[in-house]
Amino acid sequence: MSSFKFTIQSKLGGGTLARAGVLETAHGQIETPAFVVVGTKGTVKSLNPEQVRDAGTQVVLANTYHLYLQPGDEAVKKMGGLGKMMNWSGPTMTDSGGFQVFSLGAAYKKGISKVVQTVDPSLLIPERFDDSDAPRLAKIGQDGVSFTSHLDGSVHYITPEKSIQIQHNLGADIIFAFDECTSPTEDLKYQEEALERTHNWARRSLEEHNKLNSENKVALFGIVQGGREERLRKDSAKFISEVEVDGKKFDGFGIGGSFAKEDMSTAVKWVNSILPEDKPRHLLGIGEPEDLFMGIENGVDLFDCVLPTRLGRNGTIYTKTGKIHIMNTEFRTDISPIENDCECYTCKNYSKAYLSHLFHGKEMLAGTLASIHNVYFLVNLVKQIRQSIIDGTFFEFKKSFLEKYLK
RNA sequence: GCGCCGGUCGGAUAGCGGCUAUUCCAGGAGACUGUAAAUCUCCGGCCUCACGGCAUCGUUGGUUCGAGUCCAACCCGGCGCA
Repeated sequence: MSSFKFTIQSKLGGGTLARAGVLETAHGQIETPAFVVVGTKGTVKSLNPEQVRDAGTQVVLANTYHLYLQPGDEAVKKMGGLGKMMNWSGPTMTDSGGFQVFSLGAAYKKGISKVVQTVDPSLLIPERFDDSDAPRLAKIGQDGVSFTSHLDGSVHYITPEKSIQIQHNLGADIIFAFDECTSPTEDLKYQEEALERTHNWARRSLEEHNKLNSENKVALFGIVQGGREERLRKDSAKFISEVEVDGKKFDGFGIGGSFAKEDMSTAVKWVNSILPEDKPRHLLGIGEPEDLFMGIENGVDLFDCVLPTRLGRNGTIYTKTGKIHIMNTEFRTDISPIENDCECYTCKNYSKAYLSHLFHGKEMLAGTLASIHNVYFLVNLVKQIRQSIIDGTFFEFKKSFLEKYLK
């Protein structure tokens, strides 16, 4: 019997796709919608597991590519698997390495990221032309992707089968199919080719997963791609929903891709109106508070994002009235906490002036305290949104929050 | 008092007589969305600082087409000798 189960508790209705539910895994429940905290290399940067848990985190996502390179998936397995290794007793997920196809490939050293401001037409064509001399650490082949390790220059060929094998060794509760996250600067023809590849890889991922999942403890999510094109997104949602190997389908879904900000909500809407309602949907790599409201309203159950920890380490801190740069002059003498009514460890114990001092002094604790607050802020925001779905107050909450936050 | 060495941005530095005086740190601002990120980018003399223009290398002179760079005197600092 599978240890994975998704139950919808409450739907918002009113023309939205929003719902609140519970996801059961071998390592405990996740109340959804939920914000998944990213711990790429088997650690949430600058935080220990107690700090991660105390910030309200329910589930941690690590990365297949990084752990495969170092310390190696066999080593992780020997240490008892991802959760045991990092002393995190709750649910875990691993990303397939598909994002690194993008971040170390088409996006490498090009200033293109997960969410881009707009799709600049001048960027659209040349990208595919200078393929030969464009530096990239990931190159897409017929069967999979060859990666040049940023650590030692060694070359590794990752296929869908390999990604799934690695992920089974890592031992997370929820794993993802190997996909190609495309750049929004690619043209339609390329998006079509890439999507065909992603679908092919999805089927192979599912097939390999079935072989390795005899105990039925691990859930596999398929990933929908398709760029900004409605037809491709819908085709992808349909394919990933229906693809079946040996009578088995995906347990849930990821929605992937690098987005122009304005394209994100349409893509999510197209996809989630097609994906089966009774399985969880994960919007990969998102996001900012306004994106969380958007996603949840459009039927997303899970989000993961590096922002709370990356911004925290870099001195940017979330507040209900927008983000602040804690190193700015004005905070050097501000002895109030980041937020007076925040229940996080950082706000209950420290002032902005102290945080500012820690950052200026390059003290390690700076990134830790800022990350604690940022993680708490986003995890707690999603919890509040979840409650507002149950209470039927989603729109009031969204309006009051975003009015202050976006100013 | 004599001799030697040295004075370049807030600090530390680079700078064959020739182009926009270098780099690091500090300071200021910004960026970051399935993490090659405790990282990266930009700004830091003046003039309506965008364009363009004018300054500036302890001070004052000098040599030179041209001086941060060479010369002299002076001022300051360090070391040595009295």
